[in-house]
Amino acid sequence: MSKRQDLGSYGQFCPVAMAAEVLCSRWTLLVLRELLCGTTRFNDLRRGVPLMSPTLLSKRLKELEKAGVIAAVPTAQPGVFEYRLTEAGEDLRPVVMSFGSWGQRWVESSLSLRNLDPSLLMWDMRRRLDVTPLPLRRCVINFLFPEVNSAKRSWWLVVDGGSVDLCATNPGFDIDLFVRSSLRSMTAVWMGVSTVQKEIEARQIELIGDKDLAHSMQQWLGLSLFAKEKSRVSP
Amino acid sequence: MSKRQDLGSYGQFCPVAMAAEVLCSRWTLLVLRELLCGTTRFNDLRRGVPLMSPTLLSKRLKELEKAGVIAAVPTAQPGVFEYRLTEAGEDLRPVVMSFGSWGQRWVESSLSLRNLDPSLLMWDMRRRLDVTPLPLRRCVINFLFPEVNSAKRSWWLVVDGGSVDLCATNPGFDIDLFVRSSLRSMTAVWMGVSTVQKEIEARQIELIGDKDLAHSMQQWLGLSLFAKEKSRVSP
DNA sequence: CAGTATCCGATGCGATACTG
DNA sequence: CAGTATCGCATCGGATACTG
Repeated sequence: MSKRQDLGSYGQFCPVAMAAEVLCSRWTLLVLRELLCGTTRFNDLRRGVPLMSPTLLSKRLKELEKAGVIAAVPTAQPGVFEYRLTEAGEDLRPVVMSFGSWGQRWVESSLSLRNLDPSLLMWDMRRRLDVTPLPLRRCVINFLFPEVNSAKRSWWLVVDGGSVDLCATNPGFDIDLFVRSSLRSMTAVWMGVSTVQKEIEARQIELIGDKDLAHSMQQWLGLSLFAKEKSRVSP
Repeated sequence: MSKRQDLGSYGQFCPVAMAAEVLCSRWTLLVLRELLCGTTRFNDLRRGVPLMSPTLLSKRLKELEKAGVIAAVPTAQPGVFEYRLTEAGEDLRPVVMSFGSWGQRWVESSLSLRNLDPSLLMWDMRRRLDVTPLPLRRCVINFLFPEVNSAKRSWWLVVDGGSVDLCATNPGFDIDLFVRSSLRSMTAVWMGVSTVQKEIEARQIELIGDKDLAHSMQQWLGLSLFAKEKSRVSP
């Protein structure tokens, strides 16, 4: 009805309805999650929502811009933008967090763990990795998921001077720590439904290399934002 | 992919994604808003989402049941149910509240006020009316929206012994207070973006009848759950 | 009243290819 | 790399009618 993306198809003045018009379309909340994590570039956003088509992402970004949630700021290259949250967008953090907290509390982890994806996991881990327990020198950690097909089987996290890089091809540095794990176990640890220790004991994770790095893994592995939220699903 | 309503179409283990699968379909959040306000019966739910088809409401209720958010408990009449939130459903309150709070803060009220609906407004007012400032005897308040077509122009709130009834046809009681208002002004007051006093001064609301009732209107009118949230939209 | 069945149309969205 | 253009299906959801 209204010009701005039909901000009235529910026909209700209730602010819940108005917010739902903006936020409750497919993929939108996940794009916002990525933006709230600090991602600003189109193809970086895509890494966070790999199953979303670029066409649809482009469309959603325009919608969010129209809704006043993000601003597309031009870069040096013409036609290329950085997508930044406006104040209204930044204020969506509690909304997205409430979704995640609820999901962590009430969706069975066995269901979540059906959606394994090494790229997503590594991309998340890169973002949340905590460098404080790590030595100041460059550290290279290699993750190997034996059951995954070759292209996504092996990953390298290169931590250097506080910055973290993720590589899907061998960067050639010496490896400080080898992590060999089932994808499911590593994801479970990341989500906070298991721990490094437990998975090592269950022989699902194997660490080879620097002892200190190995012992502090539960620390430097930052874990998901929602890892501390306890499941409330009755078993 | 999974049997339970394809709880994996985003292909992500992230709890935000899992929650979005359950919650981010059309009308779902508004149905939940109604349930959280205490509504349990099919046709009462419909009053809260009048533009939603009964077929779709039925479908959504089944989905929510499958997701473990509500339970359909049989009533005395066979085939008739009460829809009650489970613990997981009750725990969605912060999610819905965060939507409403954000909407109230960031959606221009001029946009919300394009979606005027006297039935929705009165249905909401009935629910939130605060009986404590009212006398113990029966009180009948008549609302008149002159510009609205006849069927939805006149409404009666009958407050008696702590219970509030809403009638769209004259119940026949003596009227204690007549409220004559533009629908827009009454809605604006309800939403907290104006006040009874202001609208009276602007000659948009006119009160005739019991002086005490008239003076305490801003009190007994409960206002929307989000009325206290201040708009942050730059003017 | 409390829903269900059926139909059908719009459009949301996915797939693919293409451009600067 | 950073998106846009086009196509076409599938499904979502709206309208209407119907049942116990």
